Amino acid sequence: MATKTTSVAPSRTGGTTIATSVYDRLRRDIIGGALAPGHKLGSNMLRERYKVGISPVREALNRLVAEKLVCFQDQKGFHVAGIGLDDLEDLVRTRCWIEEIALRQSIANSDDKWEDDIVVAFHHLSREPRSATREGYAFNAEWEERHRAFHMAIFANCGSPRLLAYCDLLADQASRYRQLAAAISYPDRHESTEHKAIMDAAINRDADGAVKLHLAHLRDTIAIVKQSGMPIPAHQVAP
Amino acid sequence: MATKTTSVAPSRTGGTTIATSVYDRLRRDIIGGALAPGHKLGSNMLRERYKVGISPVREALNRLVAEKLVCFQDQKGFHVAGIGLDDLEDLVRTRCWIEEIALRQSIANSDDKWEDDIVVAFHHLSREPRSATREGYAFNAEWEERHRAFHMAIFANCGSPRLLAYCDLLADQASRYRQLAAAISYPDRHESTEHKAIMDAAINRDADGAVKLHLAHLRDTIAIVKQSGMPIPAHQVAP
DNA sequence: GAGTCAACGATATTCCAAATTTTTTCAACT
DNA sequence: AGTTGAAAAAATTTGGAATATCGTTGACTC
Repeated sequence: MATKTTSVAPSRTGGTTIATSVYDRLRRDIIGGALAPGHKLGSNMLRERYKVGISPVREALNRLVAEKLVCFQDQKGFHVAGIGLDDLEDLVRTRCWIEEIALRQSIANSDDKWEDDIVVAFHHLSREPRSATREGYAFNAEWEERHRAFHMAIFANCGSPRLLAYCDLLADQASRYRQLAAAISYPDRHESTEHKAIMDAAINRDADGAVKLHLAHLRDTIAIVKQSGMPIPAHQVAP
Repeated sequence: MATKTTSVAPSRTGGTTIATSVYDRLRRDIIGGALAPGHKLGSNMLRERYKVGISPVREALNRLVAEKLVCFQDQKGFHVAGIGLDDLEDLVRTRCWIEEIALRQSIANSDDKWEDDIVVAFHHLSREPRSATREGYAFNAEWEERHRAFHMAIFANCGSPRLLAYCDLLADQASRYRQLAAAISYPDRHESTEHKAIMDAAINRDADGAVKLHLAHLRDTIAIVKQSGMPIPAHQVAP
């Protein structure tokens, strides 16, 4: 089982707790879309759904609040974080700012190991199908993981643990929107081509070129969602 | 009572829960230094300290993990996040990157209300003493709050809720180090002069000047700590 | 004497039920 | 008909007891 082992998720050094298990499942259900944006996350409902007590459920929910996948209000409980066009725009805008820095720093600090890691990550990604099913698009957790790993490999040499962790956090938030975009554009968008171009530019130490390609890559998601007739509301936070 | 009402802290629309109250007190104790970096945060110890049950304590701890003020490991429990020179350097470096963007964007979007808010925030800050006591330096929570509010007022017009929230988060993390620096440099450092210069540059739409002054302001903390003979370890994460 | 393993103590985790708060229902009233 | 208010219902929050896990100590074996 390929558990998440990035800086954002808690480390799994030793034994697994129920809270961590619930956290993983809940996280996948939210990102995969099984639990819709804005959906109420009542204690009893989750206790029933995952067959556990209230304590680990709250524990998991609190961790997800940190990742902005769940929102919380005192005495009102938890909801799946809403999505909205304005939020997507803010997310992409922020990613453009942050990831340009990470990318330029990483290229500036480039070395052989970094280069090798990128190539390996790209290879891993290219071996995994975009969709979990043959026909139409279906969420593929493994592809998502490898996709994130690929982009993170490029940023890995930026030299700042904090900046890297923030890139990771933003990528997590983006994954829900990427779901929507994938469902719309599948199988017309050839992401592998885009990834290869970004990789090549980075490896050639062409910072300006890599940044240009990467930002275009980020902005594509928003363009796809916008052109598709907008299946998401303009604004939604707490229903 | 001046509770925190920024985007990072949970909103207090209605009633206050014990968990929120513990969160506030624990937070203050960590930032103020009453609970030292690396200190173990055992359930029983906290239950006794704040005279509450285990549930709200865990709730509060989980929220603080999100702010990186507390660290957690499965089956190992919670600790106050460690501090270290390398972490401080990463923090300042990241703040320089992020806050330069926020500052430039905010100036680019400047309007009259923004300008007014900055002037008011500066005035509020200048009316609060740096130290809680007459003699020597002592943590003054109210000054910390107004100081943060002042800098945030400058960033407020950056147009990105996410970027703003991240600035806030980084400022929180920095407050512990600022404690150390203040204890060392008090009363020789005249922060009010630095703040006024930043404010004036921002209000005059002098982006380059404001950035230069602001980054110098950020880097001063690290310089003070470094020159002082380093009362903090080079590296510390999980004791 | 060094290493292994079992029992023990301490701590973290989990469940559950009581207490508190919010939301809903519904009837009386303007 | 719409509004107000109280009572009922549902949900969240909390405390404490039960359970599981980790680290340590000390005896035992090689």
